Amino acid sequence: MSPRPATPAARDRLLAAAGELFYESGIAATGVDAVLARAQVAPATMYAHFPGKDGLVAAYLEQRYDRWLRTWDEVLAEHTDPVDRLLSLFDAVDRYRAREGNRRGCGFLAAATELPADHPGQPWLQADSRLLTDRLRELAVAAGLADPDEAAATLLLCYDGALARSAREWTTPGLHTDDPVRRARGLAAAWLAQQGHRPVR
Amino acid sequence: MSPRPATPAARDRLLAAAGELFYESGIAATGVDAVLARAQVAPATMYAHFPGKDGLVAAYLEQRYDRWLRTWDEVLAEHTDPVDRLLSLFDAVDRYRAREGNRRGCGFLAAATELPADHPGQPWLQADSRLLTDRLRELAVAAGLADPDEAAATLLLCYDGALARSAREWTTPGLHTDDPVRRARGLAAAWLAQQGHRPVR
DNA sequence: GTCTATAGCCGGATAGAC
DNA sequence: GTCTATCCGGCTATAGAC
Repeated sequence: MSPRPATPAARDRLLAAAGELFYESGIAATGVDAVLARAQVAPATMYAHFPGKDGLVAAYLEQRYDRWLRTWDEVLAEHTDPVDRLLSLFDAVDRYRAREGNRRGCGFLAAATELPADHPGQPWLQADSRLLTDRLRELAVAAGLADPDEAAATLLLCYDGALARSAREWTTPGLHTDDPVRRARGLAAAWLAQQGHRPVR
Repeated sequence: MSPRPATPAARDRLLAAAGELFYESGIAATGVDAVLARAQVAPATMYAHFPGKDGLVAAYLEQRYDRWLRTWDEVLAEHTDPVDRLLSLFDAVDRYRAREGNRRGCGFLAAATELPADHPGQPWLQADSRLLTDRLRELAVAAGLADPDEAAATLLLCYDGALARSAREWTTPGLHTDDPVRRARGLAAAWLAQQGHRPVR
C-alpha cells in the first residue's frame, strides 16, 4: 500500500521525524518545516516521497497502526486463558507505550479529533476502530461470553476511557495520581467477573 | 474575569460564532477569518474585544465551562438519592448535548488534545478536570462509599470513555450502534452496585 | 466601537540545477 | 534522488478614518 523508493533513507528519516513531532506537538500544529528540519531532509525530497503533508500524515498513521497491531499480536500470543486474552488489550497498551513512549496519550484518538472527515489518513483510524471492535468480539466469543457485542463495547469503553484520561492528564501532572490503563484493566476485569463468565471447555 | 464592554453585541456574536466553529471544525483548523465572517464582525472589532486568537479561544472555553457547570448543577438539583447524584454526571452530559449539540464529542477533550501546555485557555481545562474530580469525590463521600477517591477515579474513567468513544465515532456513523454515554452510565452503576454501597443515614 | 484596507509572516508547495 | 532558492496563499494582526 506504500511504494518503496530505491533509496529509502530520507523517507525513513521523514517518517521517524513525523512520528515524533505529529504525536508530541499535534498534527495541525506541526509544520512541514519542523519535520524537514528534524529529519535533515530538503523540502523537495519530501515531496518526491509523499504527495504532500496530508500524505505524510497518512503514512504516519499507517506506521503507527502497524506497530500497534504487531504489539497487540505479540502480547496476545503470550496468553491462552480466554479472559487473559480479552484483557491483553490493556497489557498491549502498556507494552506499546514502554516502547514508543507516552508523552501525549493515544495518537489515534488525537488524530480522530484533529483530522477532517475527508482526510486521507482517516482509513487508518477506521482500521484501528475496526480492529478493536472485531478482535474484542472474537475474543469474547472465544471466552464464551453470553453477549459478545456487549462485552466488546464495554471493554472498548474502558479502553477509550484510559486513553482519554491519559490525554487530559498530560498537561496537569499534579492530578495524575494513578495509572488510567491499570484502572481500566481492573474495571474491565471486574465487569467480566460480574458477567457470570463461563469458560469454554 | 472578563470585562464587559459597553456594546456587547459584537462580542456576543463573536463568542457565538467561535463556539460553533472551534467546536465543529477544531481550534487550530479554524481561522480568525471564518469566525469574523460568521459573526459579521470586522477584524479590528475583534481585536478591540480580545487580545488575539488565543484570547478568543480562552473565552470560548470559559463560556463552555460556564454552561457545562450550570447544566450539571441543574441536573444535580433534581436528585436526592446519593447514587442518583453520583450518576447525574452522565445525565448532565445528555442534557448538555441536547441543548448545545454534539457533532464532535467533548469540546474540552478536543481542546486538551489541540492546545499547547502554555495556552491561555488551559486554566479552563484544568477547572473542568478539577470540577469533575472534586465534585465526584464529594458525591462519593455523601454516598458513603468506602474509598471516595477510588470511586471518583472510576466514574471519571467511565465518563471519559464515553466522551472518547463519541469522538471516535463522529466520522464513522456506520459502527455507531449504541450510545456511549448510556453504556458508561450502566457500567458505572454496575461498578457502584458491586462496591457493596452502604447508603448514608 | 466599528469600519476598510493593508501590512507582515508563516507554512505548504514548486523550479531548476546537480 | 537530493539539493538551494523561491513562490504563493492564507492567516494573524494593525493603521487610520469615521
